[in-house]
Amino acid sequence: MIDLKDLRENPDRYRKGASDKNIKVDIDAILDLDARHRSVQQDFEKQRAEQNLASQQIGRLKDPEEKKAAVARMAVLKAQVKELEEQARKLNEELQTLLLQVPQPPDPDVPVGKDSNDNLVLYRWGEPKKDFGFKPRSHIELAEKLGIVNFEAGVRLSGSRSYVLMGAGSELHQAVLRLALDIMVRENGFTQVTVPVLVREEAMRGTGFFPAGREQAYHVTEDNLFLTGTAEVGLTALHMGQTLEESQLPLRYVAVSTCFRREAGTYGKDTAGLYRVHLFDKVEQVVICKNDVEESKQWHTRMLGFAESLLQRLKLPYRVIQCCTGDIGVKNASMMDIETWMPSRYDGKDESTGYGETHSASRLYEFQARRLNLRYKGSDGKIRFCHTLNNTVCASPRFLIPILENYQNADGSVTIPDALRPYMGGRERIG
RNA sequence: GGAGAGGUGGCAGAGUGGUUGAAUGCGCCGGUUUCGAAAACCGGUUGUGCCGCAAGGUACACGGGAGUUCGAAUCUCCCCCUCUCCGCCA
Repeated sequence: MIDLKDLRENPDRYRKGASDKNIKVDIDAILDLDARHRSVQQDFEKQRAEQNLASQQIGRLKDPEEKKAAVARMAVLKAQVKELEEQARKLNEELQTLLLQVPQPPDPDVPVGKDSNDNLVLYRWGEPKKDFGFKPRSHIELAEKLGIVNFEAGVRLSGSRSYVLMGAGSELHQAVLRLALDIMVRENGFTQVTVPVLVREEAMRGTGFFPAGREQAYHVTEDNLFLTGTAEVGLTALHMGQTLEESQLPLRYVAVSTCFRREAGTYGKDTAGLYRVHLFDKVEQVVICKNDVEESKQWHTRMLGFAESLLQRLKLPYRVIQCCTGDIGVKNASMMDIETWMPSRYDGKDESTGYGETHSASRLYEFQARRLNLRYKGSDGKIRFCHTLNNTVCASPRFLIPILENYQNADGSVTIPDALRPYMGGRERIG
């Protein structure tokens, strides 16, 4: 949700923001609707004030006849008020619906571009492994050979894009999630939270996943609840409707949760393997901080760094991408992705084909907080909306792809990265 | 799943149709007093939208929504939530 007042004062900012994001929104229609709404609202309030005054006077009348007459005189006014109120309500409803669709303008430092092809590589870490000295296998081949993923059983149980992690596969999955959590909690002072993954519509709308992405969520119609595609929902909406104290901020939360995604409209994309699946586990970090652009930017960088530290500890090559305006979605002011080296995706010519997205760091400023009515009382006594940010720490089993593929050996076995061994009983290799 | 009770300001807790956005107490802020503090006393203490340069005005909000009424915290209906008892259950 954007600030209507700001939209009134700087409509061009929102026109440009939407067009840069490649999203169609009729700003003029909103301005027009807003003007009409305010005009009707003023009429309504004037009449209602009159009505309120008259009602009070009636309350003081003692004589029954006088009272009866006064009540009779109210009939016309009452009808007018009702009519105006109804008009105002309708206009406001329309306005809110449109307002919900206005994207947050991208930050000035976000490059303008149409889609992910226009994203900018900011920097890279590690040397992408291209020459293994043998013909490297894909994670699918490795997983099947090692018996650590059973895709067939997954499909039998749950349909397409499903899998079952077996033995060391499941252990590795848990190990990397544990490492990710420990980095956040033990080293970076985040509070570990266990959040609901089944939430009300409010939480989905408040965090900005609805209405635009409604078709991506599983809907439990029996209870009218939704399965979340990320713990971002539970963590960010944790304090919705509340007014926090500035001294409580910044809140730093991390959660591991199962994530549910319908992946509607992706038929044929990444159909094989562990890359795009309906259900996975993810360690997610969320920061709720003061309404301060500079502080938000700092957190954004730091949160990116936390994720990088996991990759570095696992010695996995990656690159950091500044997403362009066309690729950051409705809610973000800025977004940076981390793409990790996945040898099986490399086409042998263009290095960039070998990187697959594993992390996505979002900076939202007030956008979610407005929808969530998430505020704080500043040390100056003023109440403001919080800023929110989030970033992946580790999403698995997608994250098993770079681990399996980068750490594979000629015989099809996989060496377990040092950093994960403590979480796997000291084991050094699979297979 | 069955039966019942209830949701009022930061908290506790009055209020069952008429100047009630809301008594009272606690808390909090400011002041008086004091060498200072405590106590006591006095004053203040919800949010949001709209209009206004401002002072201020106005509307709305007593879980949420709809309704009855000249007028609703108070009456009616729907929804949400909390609690108690019974049943079932990881």
